Amino acid sequence: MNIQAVADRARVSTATVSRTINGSNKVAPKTAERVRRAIEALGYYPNTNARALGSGRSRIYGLIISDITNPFFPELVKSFEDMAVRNGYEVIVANTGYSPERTEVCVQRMLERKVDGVAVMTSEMGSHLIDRFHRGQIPMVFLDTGDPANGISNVLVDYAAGVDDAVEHITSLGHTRIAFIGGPMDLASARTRRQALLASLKRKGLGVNKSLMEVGNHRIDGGRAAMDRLLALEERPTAVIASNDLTAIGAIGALHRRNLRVPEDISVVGFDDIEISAFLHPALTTVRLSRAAIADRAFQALFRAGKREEGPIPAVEYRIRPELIVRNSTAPPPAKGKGITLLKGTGE
Amino acid sequence: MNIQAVADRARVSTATVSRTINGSNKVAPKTAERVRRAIEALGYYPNTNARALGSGRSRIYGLIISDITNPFFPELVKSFEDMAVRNGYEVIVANTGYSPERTEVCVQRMLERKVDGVAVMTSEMGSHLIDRFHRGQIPMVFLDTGDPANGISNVLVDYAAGVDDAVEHITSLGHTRIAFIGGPMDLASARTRRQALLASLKRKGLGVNKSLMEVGNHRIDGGRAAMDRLLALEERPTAVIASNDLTAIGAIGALHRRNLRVPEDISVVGFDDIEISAFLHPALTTVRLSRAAIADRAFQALFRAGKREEGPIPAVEYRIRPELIVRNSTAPPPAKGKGITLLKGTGE
DNA sequence: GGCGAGATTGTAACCGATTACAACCAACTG
DNA sequence: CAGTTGGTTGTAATCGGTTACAATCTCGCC
Repeated sequence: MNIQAVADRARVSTATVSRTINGSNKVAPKTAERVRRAIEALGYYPNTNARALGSGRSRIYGLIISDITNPFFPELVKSFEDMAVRNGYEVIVANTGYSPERTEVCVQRMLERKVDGVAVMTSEMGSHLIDRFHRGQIPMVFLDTGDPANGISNVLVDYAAGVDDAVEHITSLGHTRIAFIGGPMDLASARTRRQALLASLKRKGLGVNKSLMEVGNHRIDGGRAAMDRLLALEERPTAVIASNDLTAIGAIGALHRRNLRVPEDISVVGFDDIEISAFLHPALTTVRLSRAAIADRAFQALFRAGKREEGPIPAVEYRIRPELIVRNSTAPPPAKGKGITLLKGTGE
Repeated sequence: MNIQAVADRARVSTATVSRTINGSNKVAPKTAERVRRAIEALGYYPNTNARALGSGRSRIYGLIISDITNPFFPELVKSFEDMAVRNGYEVIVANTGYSPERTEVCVQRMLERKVDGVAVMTSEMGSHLIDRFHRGQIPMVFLDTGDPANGISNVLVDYAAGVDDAVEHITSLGHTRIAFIGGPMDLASARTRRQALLASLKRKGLGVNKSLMEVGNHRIDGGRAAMDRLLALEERPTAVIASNDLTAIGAIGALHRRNLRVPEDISVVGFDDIEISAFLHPALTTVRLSRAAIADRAFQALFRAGKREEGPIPAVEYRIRPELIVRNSTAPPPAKGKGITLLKGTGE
């Protein structure tokens, strides 16, 4: 079952069948109709390998993420794939596992499969790897680290605005001793979130207490350990802002383990709004970063780049505004002198 | 940069280059070495589209799942992809979204991309769709619903054994009023788990109380709602076994909301052991179903089928034994007449 | 009726590999 | 030394499309 069979049945050449399939306008409506009927009757569908070879376009996009088991990514992958399929594209997902060697493998996979574009939703991409895509004239879109001036589209998250919302929410509840549990410092997005928080605190006129600025690893255990360290301080914070939801979940776990209540004793704010956050006890107040929006912009960037006829790849920049979702993990701080200290030791 | 360039540089024909790349034994070691040096020097890598077209093998496997945002799947996808890449294969992941129409699209995508095999890790696959793979001589492996006699490999989960372990654990703690929150009844694996539980209870000589057999939806909210219904009963259960971890998490949420303690007042057991379960408060006692093991067997089934020279596709069956992981969500039931009833009404 | 423009269709080269088959070569045999 | 054999290499067809270019057809118009 190939294009020749269709051509024979429709009494046309393979060229006409090809043109019909690809929506070329150079086919007379009557002929096109005949071809379509032949396709229908034979149940024909084109061999994508042959198409890719002949046309030089694979209709495959690469999607590079760090780790699909990180709950930030599944929804992103799903949205991206959904858009791709609706537009006749396939997606190859590759996990870097946060490792440069694996990242290199990911890039190689993309090149071998001749992807028509690649969305890099992680920050492990070294410039020598970027060059390899550049050399292949492959459109790229990055998350936060793109550079339209260099031909790389960018989906820019306005962390500052999101963090500001969180700080505003917390301070308006009356908190002043605000701790932060950041992500691993070798992660670009973690550094950005941290910077945004420091800036926001300063803008609010709140001094930055270094001992309240903890470092986690963007996983539950890191949040838990960091919270433990914060609880060991002389003067504990009354509110904690975490760099992502998993960290916040870990922090809440540490608090529960010591029989501290959230939000009565300590308020906790997350970042990302992963699915489970809405269903925790207490439901997590967090800054939602819409993965669907990110996926949508990333896809659009690649899709548009692919439509150009000639010339350099058009690079665009999109900006995503996170959104504070207030749930039940935040409340005013406990009254001075009571609260935490009082409850200490009353546990089981 | 194509195979001809390599051939020229190594002073051989393209056929010899191809043979060298594909590890044919018909190449003299000295020649092969020369070819390899040429490949190295030019930084050549083959065009997979051309390879697929010429050889009829795409080196792509299809992986059909129901929904990547269901926390059961990411680890499975990751493990499968990892094995595939290590063996020179690429993976196309497709989500059915539990919908027959979308499933049809998934199948079509697989056929168009000429996958060398397809792992179907969901149960929405109708027999007319299976036939399409059969017609294309495409090896298949299913999760639980395969049929080696029909040429479809199967990864069979021994739910009965896993459920038995859970029931044994709970009864040995002294529980007799045991509730079950199952999955949606239109889901094959949910029905299987339910059947296994009923059988296990009977084997233990415990009567099956229909009002304790609840139905959830394998998501958090379903578990929560089902638990609410169980708590409204005259005689509440002292232990709950859930059909998956999300359901268990929902159940625990419902309990916490009423100020019931887990495990002091009610014990909860999950199923699957998704990553987050170990980090909850309390950490969830659950039956681990290793996604890595499932992915491994599924890959092996396809990989072996692909190695056959001639003849029918060899179908195999693998059996996976789940494993009880005891954490902190289970304990002996509260003393009779006290416990739950005592605590009722003391909430906030 | 003849001519040119524009629309439609066909011919065939091409994409970059794989692989059946033929050709060649060296070593071994009788 | 001719004939065989087995190992190595090359030639060229093939996979199934796409697409540049050529060919043809259809009108409108003078």
